Amino acid sequence: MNATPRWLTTEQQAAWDSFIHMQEKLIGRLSRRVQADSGMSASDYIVLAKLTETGGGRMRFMDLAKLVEWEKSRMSHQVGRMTKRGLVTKEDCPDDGRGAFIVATAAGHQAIEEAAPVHVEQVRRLFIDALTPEELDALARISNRVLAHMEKQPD
Amino acid sequence: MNATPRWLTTEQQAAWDSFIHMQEKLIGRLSRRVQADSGMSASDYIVLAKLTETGGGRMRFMDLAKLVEWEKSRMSHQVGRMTKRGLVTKEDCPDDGRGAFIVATAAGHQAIEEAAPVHVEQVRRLFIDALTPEELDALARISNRVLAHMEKQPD
DNA sequence: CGTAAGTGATTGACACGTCAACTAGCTGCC
DNA sequence: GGCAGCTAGTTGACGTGTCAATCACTTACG
Repeated sequence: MNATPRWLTTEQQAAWDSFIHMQEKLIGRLSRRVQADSGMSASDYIVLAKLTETGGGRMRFMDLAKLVEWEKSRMSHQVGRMTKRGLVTKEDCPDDGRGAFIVATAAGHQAIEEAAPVHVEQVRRLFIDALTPEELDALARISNRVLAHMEKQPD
Repeated sequence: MNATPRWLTTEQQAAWDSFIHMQEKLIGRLSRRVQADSGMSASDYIVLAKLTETGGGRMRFMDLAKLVEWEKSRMSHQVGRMTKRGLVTKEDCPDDGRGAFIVATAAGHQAIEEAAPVHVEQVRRLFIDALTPEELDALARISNRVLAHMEKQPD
């Protein structure tokens, strides 16, 4: 009858704290950098990256939302803002009266092409370069393990 | 004259993607859970946790901000909202006319005491339980390595 | 003493994310 | 055909984070 302990062990707690701390600092620095270097938000970056990479600059709204695993509402607001900034436009879908294509503008293409190498460089500098190939591999395995585990867990 | 390559290798890219994906899903699920279980936001939780843990429920504004590594502006907004919700109050600091103490109310103490075990349980369920002790240890080392590396890097 | 510089904290404007409610077009089925 | 229910996408309200400006107080130093 061993009940689950109420708290984490010292080691577990320390590991959790380190992970959270690292992840916050890393994401924070990267997104501030993208913003400063390219004038785009991190969200703009992801959307444009996936849109051009996967759809060649033109994708159905929902396909894009599923691709980046965002709620449709989030995507809708985001696309609205990006439209204002001139990065994308919307086009009606002839096959489905409800549907829409989201299309990268020339400015959008240019923005992502300029931003991508700079961003990659920051990922390398702050993250990849911190680790040996073995460590990087270990982290990838661990990440995938956590992901797989989460998928089995309810909610 | 080996220039830094413009892109990441397949393995590096895959590791980065896994890490980002895992981290987003994990943080997302945890914060939705805290919100649903306790009615507090993830930010409320952290603030109350640190405030009670470290300061016994009473801390100087800036000390708290430094502890959680937040900008003072963010903390100010957050404390304002938490005051509205009745979780904390502000008290003037007699030693320094500019300063303020932020103090957990009875409701704040109760909220964090109820939320903490539930939150820990989710961390365990979604994260700790996914990994062997060795993997957890490896992740902690890797996190600390990335943190240490980032501190040496400018900006 | 007095004032310039620094520190503690607030504020306002704006970008972003979430949730729930809503509109509009499509699909299945009688 | 017609309507029930599903899917695509929008909207508005609200909570949150960031940045820059501001205010009030304290400290250093001449």
